[in-house]
Amino acid sequence: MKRCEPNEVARTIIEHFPREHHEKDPFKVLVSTILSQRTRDENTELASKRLFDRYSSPVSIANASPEDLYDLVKPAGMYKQKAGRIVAIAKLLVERYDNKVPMELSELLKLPGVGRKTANIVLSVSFGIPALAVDTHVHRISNRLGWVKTRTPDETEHELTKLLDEDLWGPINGSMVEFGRRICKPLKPLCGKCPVKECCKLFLFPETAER
DNA sequence: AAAACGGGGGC
DNA sequence: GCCCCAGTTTT
Repeated sequence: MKRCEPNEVARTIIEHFPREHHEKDPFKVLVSTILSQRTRDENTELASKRLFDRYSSPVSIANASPEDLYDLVKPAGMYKQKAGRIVAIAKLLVERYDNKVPMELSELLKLPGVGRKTANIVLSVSFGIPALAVDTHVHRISNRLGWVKTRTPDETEHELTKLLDEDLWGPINGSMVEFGRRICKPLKPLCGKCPVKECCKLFLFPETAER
């Protein structure tokens, strides 16, 4: 790596930690993303699989009650909340959105349980629209690298849209999660294995760097 | 700004 | 046993 320009560092991270989404169906992406909120992916994959095996369309979930979903989504945690929101979303899609997940951020945000992170994941994964999903990983790593000095994910999102090329917004989402889970961990980051450590403020200046 | 929701896995 | 996890909503 010749320079430590953010776009170049981001491309290196994306190359080392690819994360392709095989599932692109908007409804399934939306539901599985809600299930994965504050929960590791490994725990939610089985829940998503079993849920879609039993209820494959918005209509079928709209006709169910939250209690019907409890046992299916329980491994994802916060299951009462998530089951209630998934059923409520399905009903909304059927009643007001012609049975389809909307493609506009403003409309997605009206759905219960859908905030900026979830909405932007759906936009980028299902619709191919450039969108940054700034979760705890993206927030933490961006600050460690020295790309931003922010205190909230929303601030980080605003800064990153100015810092990173649009074509990186989608790919960086998943790659940062993988990178953050395997190397740039919250507590004890494995800086020795990090492919971009020579561009990282935390590695170069551990005393002064932000957490 | 803080609490609440929550089962599963790492250490 | 304790802490964290592709957050969001409510108090």
